[in-house]
Amino acid sequence: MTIQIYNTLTRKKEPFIPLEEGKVKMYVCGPTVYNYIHIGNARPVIAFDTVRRYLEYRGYDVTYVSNFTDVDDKIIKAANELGEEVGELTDRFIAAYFEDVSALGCSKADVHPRVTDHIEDIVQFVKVLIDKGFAYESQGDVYYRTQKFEGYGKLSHQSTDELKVGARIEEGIKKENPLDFALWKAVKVGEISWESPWGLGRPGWHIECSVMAREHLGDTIDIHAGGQDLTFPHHENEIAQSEAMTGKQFARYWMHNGYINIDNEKMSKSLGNFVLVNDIRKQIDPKVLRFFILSVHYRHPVNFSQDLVVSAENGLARIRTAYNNLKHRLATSADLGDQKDIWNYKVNEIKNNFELAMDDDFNTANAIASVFELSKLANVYLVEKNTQSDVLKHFIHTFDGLMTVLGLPMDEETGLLDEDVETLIEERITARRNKDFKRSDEIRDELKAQGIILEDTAQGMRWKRG
RNA sequence: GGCGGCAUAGCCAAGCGGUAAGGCAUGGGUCUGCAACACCCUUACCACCGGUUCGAUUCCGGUUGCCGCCUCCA
Repeated sequence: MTIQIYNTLTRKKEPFIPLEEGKVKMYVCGPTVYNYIHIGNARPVIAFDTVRRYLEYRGYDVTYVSNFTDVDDKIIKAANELGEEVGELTDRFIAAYFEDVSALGCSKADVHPRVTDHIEDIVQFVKVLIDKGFAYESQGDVYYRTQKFEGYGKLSHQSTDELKVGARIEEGIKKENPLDFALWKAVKVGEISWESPWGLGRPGWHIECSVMAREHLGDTIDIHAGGQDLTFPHHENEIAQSEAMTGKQFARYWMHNGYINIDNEKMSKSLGNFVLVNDIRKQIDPKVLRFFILSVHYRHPVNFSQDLVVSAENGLARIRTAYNNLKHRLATSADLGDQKDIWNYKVNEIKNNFELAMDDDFNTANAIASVFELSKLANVYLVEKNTQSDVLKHFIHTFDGLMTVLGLPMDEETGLLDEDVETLIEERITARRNKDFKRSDEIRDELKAQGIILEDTAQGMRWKRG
């Protein structure tokens, strides 16, 4: 079955057919780097990292580009307030971004272009738009002439008349039409700026993505993604710019993720109700956060609260425990060569359901349900007295594959125990053998206080950190 | 005002024409020296009112409530 993607452009799920067979060009709008990212910013990074992983799992060669907006009003303001150079500030938060996002299990993009590295390309692009009549200079600014672009509004499904009602009117004097937006902004006193045919200035916000997407992926890209709030005006404007430039379709599939809410309200930097990834990941296992976010379909809102995260934590622990129990059992199992087909068949069936879920517009909620079913099946299998190494390995291999798609690779309980802990464990084993349960329980409690949980199983004792 | 989304068990969340996946939590049982892990059992008049249909949680119309975009924003 082909992958179905909900395309904002058509408001329908469509079969995913990349422009070039086997290859996917993907562009995801990245952050404006003037602060640490909050978990709302992290959602698209996680969601589309997962999309990318699944496409790769399905054999596609994905080229993934995600930009940094490293010059803009908010950055300039923040730099001024902190008495820092714009470049220093953005370097700092880009580094922080990579740390945060990698903790959340997101791979780096193939390219992370920065606006300030593309000023010359942007100037050239704007020049052409002016030449083509799609843009005009006005008092050192350059604006996009939205009236001239026939498809304006096609992504947000609004007619220009409807949009006009809500359009902001300040700066209206400089614009021919309130819907027009800035491609180039004339410098204000003390601001960072670059030379251009229209004098000193800097790029507008929307132009960067058109330019960098084209620069790194070409005229037409397969998937363009970002948060729901970017649909209008940002993505709408990108389409206007790029398609006016090339005369070709800019992006074939537009994907937009839903928000993360706090108390049922959008989390945003401007509302001030945000939770920084940098803070929260020190309190909560970042993988739990990822798991939590993926437990809801990417287009639906996620409500964030401590209770819900705890519930996600318990859920993920169930999966991890099942996996670790499989590994533990492997040590005492051999290949018996019988009955394995039934179990392998069931495992494959679950894997298949996982793929069907992901095929259906990356339904990670259902995909995770499949992983829970796999955990259940594994646990049921582990109840059997005689387990076979082949079956266990098939379970483990399947877990590894599916969890890698979700960006939640299973890590084993590794690391060695301290010598004195080892000694205590030895002592406990002897105590239990002698039915000295008092001493045995003492040791178990003592180690538990140190964060080491001992479990006695039919296949011997095992420990885990908890 | 325009465009759009959502309303499913105590909580979270899939499903979207054939009387409801999964998870968390709760209660009861089994396993265990006791635990832990695990297993079994247990819980839904799918917001409301109409309509279409043999049949609707699922489609259509309406009502109510919540949320978002239209302004920087993931």
